[in-house]
Amino acid sequence: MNELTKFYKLLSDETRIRILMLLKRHKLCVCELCGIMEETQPKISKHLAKLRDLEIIKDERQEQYIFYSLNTDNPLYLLTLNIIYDKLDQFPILKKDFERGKFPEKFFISAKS
Amino acid sequence: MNELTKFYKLLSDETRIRILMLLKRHKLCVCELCGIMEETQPKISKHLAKLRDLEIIKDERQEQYIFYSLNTDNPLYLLTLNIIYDKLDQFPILKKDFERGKFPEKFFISAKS
DNA sequence: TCCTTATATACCTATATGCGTATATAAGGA
DNA sequence: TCCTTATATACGCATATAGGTATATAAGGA
Repeated sequence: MNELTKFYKLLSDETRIRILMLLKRHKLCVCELCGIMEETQPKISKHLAKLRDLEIIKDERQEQYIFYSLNTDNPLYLLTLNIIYDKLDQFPILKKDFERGKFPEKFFISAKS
Repeated sequence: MNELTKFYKLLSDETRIRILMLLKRHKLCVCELCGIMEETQPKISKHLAKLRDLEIIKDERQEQYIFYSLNTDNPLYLLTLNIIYDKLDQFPILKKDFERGKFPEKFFISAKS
């Protein structure tokens, strides 16, 4: 399977779309994503790994936290994500994600301690 | 699953990409596609069904033949297929498909009888 | 009507994929 | 060093998916 079909395969899952759309607005760490999306940590981690492996996103460790952001090096990926962003009405749950993601630091665990 | 993720799911298979790219150039019937692609009839039929069900392609019966063509009503589908068309180097097998598809009627069974 | 041809689809199998539970790994701090 | 925390990953399971063989269905013709 080549890169393009792999890319579309990754886009065929709603959870990953949600992740990508949230990362399009903010760089976020795993715990923030889990909090915003109300999903389990292993689930989010596994999806992030797939996205990172194809270099759609990139990671950056800061202490014990790993922040993820969109990789802006691939024009095709960016274009396609923009296309999806224009079709957000197809993902009602993303409305809630964005609301909860307005202040992502609320879900930043260390911020609570 | 919504339409967009369904669409990407369909694009994550090489056989279906090949079909779509061939249909981008010519309206073709099943036997022509099978001949051009050197694939089995049930395989091609099943892929065509999936594409038709999501209205990415449309069918048109002419006697005992069913011709398939791209559905041009959805701008997003068209745009995406154009994007793929610009990345054909990722699908070496398509080079052969296009060669064999230059004269699709060669694989039109009735033309041989 | 029956036979032939084009195509769709049923049925089955092997493989892929999403997700949960549990645990391993990496980093920080006492 | 040991404990805690953040995150990755192993393992297992249920479901989805691609593709092959066989057959059903639709259309044409004698």
